[in-house]
Amino acid sequence: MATRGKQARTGKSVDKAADKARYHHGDLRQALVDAALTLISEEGFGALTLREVARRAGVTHAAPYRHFADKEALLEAVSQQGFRTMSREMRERMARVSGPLEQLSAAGVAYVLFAVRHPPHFRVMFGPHFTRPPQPDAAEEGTNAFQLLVGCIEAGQAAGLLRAGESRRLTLTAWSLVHGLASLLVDRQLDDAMRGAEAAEALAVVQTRLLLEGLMRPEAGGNADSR
Amino acid sequence: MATRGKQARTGKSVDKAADKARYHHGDLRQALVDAALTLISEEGFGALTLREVARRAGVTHAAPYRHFADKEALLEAVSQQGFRTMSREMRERMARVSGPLEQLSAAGVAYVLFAVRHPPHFRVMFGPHFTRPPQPDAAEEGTNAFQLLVGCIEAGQAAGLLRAGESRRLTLTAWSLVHGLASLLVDRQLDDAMRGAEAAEALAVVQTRLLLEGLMRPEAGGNADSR
DNA sequence: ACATCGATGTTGACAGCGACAACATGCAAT
DNA sequence: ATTGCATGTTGTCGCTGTCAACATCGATGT
Repeated sequence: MATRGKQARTGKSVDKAADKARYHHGDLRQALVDAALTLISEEGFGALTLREVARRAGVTHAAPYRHFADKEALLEAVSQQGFRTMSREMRERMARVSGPLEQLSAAGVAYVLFAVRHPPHFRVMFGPHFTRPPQPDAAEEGTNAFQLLVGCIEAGQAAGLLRAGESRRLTLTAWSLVHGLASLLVDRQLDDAMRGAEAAEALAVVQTRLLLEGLMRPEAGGNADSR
Repeated sequence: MATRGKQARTGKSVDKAADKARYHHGDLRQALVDAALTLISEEGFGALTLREVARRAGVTHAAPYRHFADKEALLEAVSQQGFRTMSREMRERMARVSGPLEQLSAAGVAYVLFAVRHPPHFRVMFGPHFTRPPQPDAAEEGTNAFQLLVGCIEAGQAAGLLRAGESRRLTLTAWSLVHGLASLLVDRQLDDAMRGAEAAEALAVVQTRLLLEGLMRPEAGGNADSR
């Protein structure tokens, strides 16, 4: 674990997010986030208890309140970290291809793969766990992945490869498809019923390809992927 | 089926769900389901408490245990009722049009509208609230709505109006789109960011139309809806 | 070097919850 | 009328979320 102490200097009120914690525990705030995620994946949402999270982090039951106002605040941190990870993985996968259509496909596949590979994160991010409205910075993280899709769509339209029209609607179509596929996979809604033994990645690729074929201009050629 | 197996009623007894209860309360089982739904919609999921549900139904805190084994069993009943309502609304809307494509569009719109009009139901049905595997009868209810989509797709393919190909994949595409759109709407993920003040029904119509245009055979003509 | 101060962690407490057991009530079949 | 059993109640237990009071430790200024 990250029981490391170094870091001599602190700007008075500059960046407090980085040096958030290294007093007694080391980095309890991140340890609590990690413990919450493993607890969810191991025991399910019903077992997500602030006291059990504290237990797994090796502190007493009230220590989390020095870092999070309440249980919901911990979940907000989990969600925010999830959005950051998701948009990072999307950018990484998009960077490996070129061309608007290939990047759109890569973004969608990465979206689905994130959900399949990090189900607890995905469920916290989009689940019914929050009663407070999202903080402005958290909302910015949330719209980040969405903006990636918008950019791809608009680039595809500008290049004449995608149908013209209000890019917002096309983006919503693409977002709905990948989000729905991800949700259905995560919620075990189509475990063995369909998905004829196809791996999640193969499903994501096939579905985004079907989507792109539908979104493309008919005269733009029939191959959305360069393989 | 309500009370935990005390006496095994052998054989496939005819459905007695109608005369479930009229002893002291009248129909406490259904009253508890209704109270749970209004409680979720008024106070959110965090306020869903078996004791508060009992309070709102006018009984004491242990009375629900005569009808549900535990809190999760109550949610299972809510989910099952939701699946029944959803497939009924889908069938009703499908019955008002004719032709495979029109019916597919109607089914998709009804799917989204159900989610928008009954958010608590939708969240219970697809949320991360269940730790036990679904009962076989509940699973049948769940696949009901899915089967409606499959039927539409296959009919459209048979009529030569939809692309040929594995109907399972096309169905998954359609299901993912409507499920994703419904989830995003319910989870307030695109409240004002996009959906340029479009009502949910208009969004559902536009999106299913875009989907159908993509799924149709190019030579099958460009109008998915007869209006 | 050292006293101080504030951030971090602990202890203890309280109300509310899920779940169970024992008890009470009243419809219905006998 | 008697009795059985489904239904509802009371009481209890351990656990949880949250707060207040207390303890500890490192950074900071002199």
